[in-house]
Amino acid sequence: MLKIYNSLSRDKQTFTPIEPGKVRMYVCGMTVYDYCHLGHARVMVVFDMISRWLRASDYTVTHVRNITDIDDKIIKRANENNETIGVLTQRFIHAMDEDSTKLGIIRPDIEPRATEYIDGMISMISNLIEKGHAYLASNGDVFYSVRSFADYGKLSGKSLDDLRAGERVEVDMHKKDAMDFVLWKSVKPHEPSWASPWGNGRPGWHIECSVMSAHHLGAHFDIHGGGQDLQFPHHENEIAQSEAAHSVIGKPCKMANYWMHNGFVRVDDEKMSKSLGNFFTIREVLKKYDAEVVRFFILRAHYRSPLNYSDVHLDDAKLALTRLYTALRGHAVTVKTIDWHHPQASRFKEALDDDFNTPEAMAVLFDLANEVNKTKAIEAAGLLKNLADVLGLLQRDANEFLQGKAQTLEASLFENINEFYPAVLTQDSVSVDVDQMILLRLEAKKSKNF
RNA sequence: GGCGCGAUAGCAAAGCGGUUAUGCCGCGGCCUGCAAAGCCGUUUAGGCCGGUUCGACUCCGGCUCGCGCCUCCA
Repeated sequence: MLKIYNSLSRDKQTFTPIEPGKVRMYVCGMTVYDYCHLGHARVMVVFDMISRWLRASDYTVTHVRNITDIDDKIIKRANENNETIGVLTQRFIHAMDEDSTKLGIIRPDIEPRATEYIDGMISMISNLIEKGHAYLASNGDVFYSVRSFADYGKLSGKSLDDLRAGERVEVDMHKKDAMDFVLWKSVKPHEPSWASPWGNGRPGWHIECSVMSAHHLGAHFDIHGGGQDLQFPHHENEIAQSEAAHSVIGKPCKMANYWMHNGFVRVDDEKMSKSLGNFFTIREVLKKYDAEVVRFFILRAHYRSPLNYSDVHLDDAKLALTRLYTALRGHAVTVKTIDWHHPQASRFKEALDDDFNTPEAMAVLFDLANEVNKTKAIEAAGLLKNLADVLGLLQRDANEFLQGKAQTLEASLFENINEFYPAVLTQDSVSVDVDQMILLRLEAKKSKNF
């Protein structure tokens, strides 16, 4: 029985889908004005793992991950680069797809782009105004009135009276309440805009997700996910918008039953972020580390825990993954079915059913690797590979993965040989296999001794 | 100031009221015509102070330290 930690209630709850056998999941994706960093990699990998496990548990999953392709930062960057926002966003969407594929992410079923849902946003905003949850300010912006929504703060556990609006950022004088947030921004020079009942303008950030999730999953769906930093205000605002828009008197409409948030990636115990400037892009890291090592590194920690990034940790992950691939070497596994009654399989299942405890599931993988090494049992190897598949790991040919390591080994062998037998260096290192090198090294040693 | 999270061995990271977590590193063996891989064994734990208990890393209370959110952010 699957249990999920729900941010809404702050405890683990037994997962019950709205419709039996089906899971509808919406995950907040990226704002595409730059390359994705490791923090983005974590969201993608974590929710990919979650949808894989749901599917392995026989649910039909509809996984939606949105793309924010209109926003202040995008406009700013496009103006800086002297290009259109369409060209800019298309470039970074393409880059994101590349990164995502390398990390072994199964593409979400639907990837809606904000700019394709402007009509829906306009009608939801109209709806909110009609119901008295939003108002048109004198400057042409439309704001959401947080005081009109009694449950405001239920997700983040914040109380409107305790929030310190304006302490760090100047409060817009057109707002009725300092915490009100913008639904529609009136047009400004050199900015793209769309026609609306309130004049030309563009949507605020939060309304996008309310509209796109309802469009694809309905007003009430199962899981809503994203990074921890989105919990407030983004997700809180989504709830305020969606629930206010879709509820009618006497018939409240809950937006999502389960809210899931993954922990941050950190650098030196500080959150990795654009504003702190301490981020590493995915492609930067992939120049140095195999993508599967990065995926393994992410899944080795629980999704809610903070994850510290450093070369030492990636090196460690690489060695650990090497151990698994080494165990698999020479075992041709073709059967794809998993016998969930097998003790290790059942332990694996229990781990993932317990709020997606991937570290515990990994421990099972290592225990199986040990069994394979000890007994050479093909069954254990098969189980290892098939369970790892659920996590999106170990699906490559073992030798292919180990190649990188073997090449490193060759290089070191060459170094040693050089001391004994420099003539060997005339050979092409790439074409010489490890066993052959060992023989050569042995010969070299002998010739030195005799 | 408000709200929340965390503190486990050299590093990383889980479960669990009493039984080997797991991976990397270290040490000692075994195996191998050397090496790698592997196998066996082994050293390092549970921030601090109290309490509950026959027994606590695990439950409760306090303290200290760290982190996050309260602005855009995955």
